[in-house]
Amino acid sequence: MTEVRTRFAPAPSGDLHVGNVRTGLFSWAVARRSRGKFVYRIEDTDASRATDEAFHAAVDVLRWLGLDWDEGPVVGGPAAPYRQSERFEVYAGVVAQLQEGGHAYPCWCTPEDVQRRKAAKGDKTPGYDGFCRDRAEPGEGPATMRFRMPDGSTTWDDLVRGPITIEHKDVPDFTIQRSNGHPLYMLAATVDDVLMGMTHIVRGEDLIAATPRQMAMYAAMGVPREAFPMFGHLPLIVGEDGKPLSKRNGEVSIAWYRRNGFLPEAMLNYLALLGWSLPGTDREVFTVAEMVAAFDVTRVSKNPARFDVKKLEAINGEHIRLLSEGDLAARIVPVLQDAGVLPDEPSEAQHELLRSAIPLVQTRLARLTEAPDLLRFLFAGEAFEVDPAAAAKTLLGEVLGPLDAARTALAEVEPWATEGIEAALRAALVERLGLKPKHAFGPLRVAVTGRTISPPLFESMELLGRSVTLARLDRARDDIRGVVPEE
RNA sequence: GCCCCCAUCGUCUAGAGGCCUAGGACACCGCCCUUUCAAGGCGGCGACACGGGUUCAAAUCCCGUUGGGGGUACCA
Repeated sequence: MTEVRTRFAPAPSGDLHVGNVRTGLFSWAVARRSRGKFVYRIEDTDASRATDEAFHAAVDVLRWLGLDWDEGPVVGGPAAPYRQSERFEVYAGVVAQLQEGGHAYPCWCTPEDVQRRKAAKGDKTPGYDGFCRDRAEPGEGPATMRFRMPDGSTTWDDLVRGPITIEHKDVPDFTIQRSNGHPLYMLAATVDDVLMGMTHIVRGEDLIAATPRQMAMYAAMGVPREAFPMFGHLPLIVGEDGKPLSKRNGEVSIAWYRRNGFLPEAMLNYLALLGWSLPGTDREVFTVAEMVAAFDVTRVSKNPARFDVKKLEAINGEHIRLLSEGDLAARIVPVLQDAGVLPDEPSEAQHELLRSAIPLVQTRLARLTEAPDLLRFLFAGEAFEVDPAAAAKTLLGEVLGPLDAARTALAEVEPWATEGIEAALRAALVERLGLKPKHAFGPLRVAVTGRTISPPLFESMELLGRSVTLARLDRARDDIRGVVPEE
């Protein structure tokens, strides 16, 4: 049994998007499942679209996700280089061989020439008309190179779709090299898949039509049929409106999800769910290791999958709850720093405080970026401010009494801990003043945390400490007096 | 136009001829828990696109229709 080798070969233009990465994940899982090799290749033959920033951003995103490659940029490998822009001589060599073997021919037609000829004949079919196919005299100027598509048909057993047959009469001769000598996708990808020993090609269904061309090229390059790679064409990912996912109908950039509080394990989990599910169970939340252990590309759904951010958020929340407290704290630190809640170098006390607060927020987060609003009050210190809207709603004259009662009760609590705080406040406000818990604690929550929505009140007070808690109650009282003149 | 692919709740899916009165999850709606918000628990709503076959039996197999999608570049 030969070693399984798969690849991920995106074009480095713009951010890596959801569709790319789902394809990469499935391809990676095929390799990892069978302890094979995963190759990362950069398809940057179109210099006008490839950028260096995009390349580095893609490397960064793949690392964040943990989709590691055995061969490719940065790590190198036996088939290096792995950037197609650095392999142009290789492709040129293959083109020369192809031409020598009669599988490719120079073509001087421009797309406009072809169109004009076809229009003149009333031919509405697309594609090349074969004008230069058997041309004896060379034309003027630089020529492109075209692949001579043989007669017949191509059939393959697609890993996800089963048998597919395409008649070659529907596949016109296609360009493999530009007139400036640069290779085109069809050539570069095919040559590299051969040279890099790919055994399984997992890609989007938009490439189904490319398969007969690539297989014809394999044959022309002398690869025996039994050595052709297996092909698996994944369904597309579509947006809210059922149209192909793009910036218009959803957020497509993986980097965006990273910046907006999504966990890499949740991204991978959700992306896996788009067309695949753990066999033999209803469980939808799983680790990437579990996915790899069970992954079988032939079980992938054939239907296009709609990208649903709501579901992604739900999965993200599940993974946040699965994290250890220490792990969650570590991941929240940079988010709090970005939000200005924590300084660049938090003190030991701040780290300690954050760790203690984790249990209070772990079930309340769907995205890490929700943490700052929930935790700001703990780290605000002198800069603490009450949300004006919350104050206007709850900190009214009628709560002056309860605020004072709470202050008096809290001053006596010993030790300063959740249970004692709760008991004292219930006794003072609910029992003695007859307030409903909701009305008793609402104003305290706003006074102490600054918001109407917060982590549990008594625990929050404990973390804040007695003096800060009392100071905030005093401050709320003063603020109310400021706007409610005394009689 | 031509070629190819696809078709189960609003969405993602389970389903490999009888286990299906079609299961789960997200979303939505109730109720419970409850100091807010979550989390959690319980319940509800909700689908085999349509028409023909094949078979004792079809969501599952075949054909057609309809509806989606993809391809048809000197992009990838």
